[in-house]
Amino acid sequence: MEGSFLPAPLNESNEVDHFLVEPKSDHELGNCLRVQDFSRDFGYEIQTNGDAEVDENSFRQNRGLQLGKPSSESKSQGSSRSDTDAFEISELSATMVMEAEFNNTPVERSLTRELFSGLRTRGGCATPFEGNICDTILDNNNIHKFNTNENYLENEKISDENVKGDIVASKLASCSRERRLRKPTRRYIEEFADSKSENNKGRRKPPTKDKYLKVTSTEESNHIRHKVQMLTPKDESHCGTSVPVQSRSQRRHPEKHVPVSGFLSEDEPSATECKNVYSSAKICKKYDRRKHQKMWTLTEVMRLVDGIAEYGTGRWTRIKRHLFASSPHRTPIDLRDKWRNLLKASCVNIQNSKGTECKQPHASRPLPKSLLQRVYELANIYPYPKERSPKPVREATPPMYLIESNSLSFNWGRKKYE
DNA sequence: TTTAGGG
DNA sequence: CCCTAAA
Repeated sequence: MEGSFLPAPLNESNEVDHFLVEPKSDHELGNCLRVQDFSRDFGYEIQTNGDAEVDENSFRQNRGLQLGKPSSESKSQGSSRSDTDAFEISELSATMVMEAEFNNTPVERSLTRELFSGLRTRGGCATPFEGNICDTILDNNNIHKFNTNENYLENEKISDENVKGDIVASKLASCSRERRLRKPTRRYIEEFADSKSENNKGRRKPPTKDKYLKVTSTEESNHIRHKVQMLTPKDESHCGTSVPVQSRSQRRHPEKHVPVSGFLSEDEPSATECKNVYSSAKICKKYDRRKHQKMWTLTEVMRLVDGIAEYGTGRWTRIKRHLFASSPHRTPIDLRDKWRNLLKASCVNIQNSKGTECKQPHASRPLPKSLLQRVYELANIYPYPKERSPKPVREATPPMYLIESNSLSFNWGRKKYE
């Protein structure tokens, strides 16, 4: 049988042929051949060793003796099988059997070569497309022919013309329309979804929540805002295939790297740095802000406080436009959240300064007292949540550092924060 | 579209 | 930082 092989037209054919001619190791056999695939689905009897992998010697014998000669006896001797198992055959074993079958005649050999070259040109060895092709070929009115009886050879010759056309045509055309017999792998699903979402990205309206990360440049009061567009789980859910959307609980708690000490030393990332970060973030579409959280620098906090002092609370977009135009990673919601945290921190400090022991809740990131004082004053001026009372009521007694630091005047100079 | 509020 | 409802 080995003598009937035609020399491979291409060097790369050896990759496939070596499986067919000389199995080199048990490992390869174990990877590409399962006994069940053979004996169940094609009626070939292949002896097995204990762990149900193909014994090499017996495989050689059986291949020489019995391949291409399916018999009902051997089938009956085979292990118990169910018909549904026929669709779980692995790609390589399927193609291997097919090549063994089709190598009976020169026409079939060339046909098989063609089929294999077609498969190879699709790239990777184990892509789902190959699986579809093999399944399709086997699933069409061809599979019965491998599986039956003495009429095998006659049927083979009779239907040879049709089969030849069917295989060549169906191997390329029908992989998309045939019913999917094997459950696609998770990775395939994700990659497919990614590519598809990439195709749809230009057509779909980006979600509003990430608009400040979009990379389009819009002019606005002489500022250029750099935005990065990201895909969201919502986007992926529209992709047609059943893409497993990462649940919120999974995204909820990414491992965040807690800074060891204080605010970041470098206050503002340069504009180019931001651009690089977020253009790369655009490239990798699953950019998760939670995994790349940006610590608030002291200057950012000061700027936020300045903005609130100027525009008041609840004008987050305005503050963002005017004071955070150069930091695209801060959305108005971020500003608001930060302000909420600042309020909390100032309240905590107030409570602590009332008590005997003044222990810093966030010792790693101590806020300057002057800053907390300003937050406190702003909280009184612009109570949050909104409801801007015309006359701020001061119900809480100011903490000690507020009392001794006298002036509640509004001319907070930046030098106060040093 | 922006903000508030809760998680 | 995210999500959602409401303005």
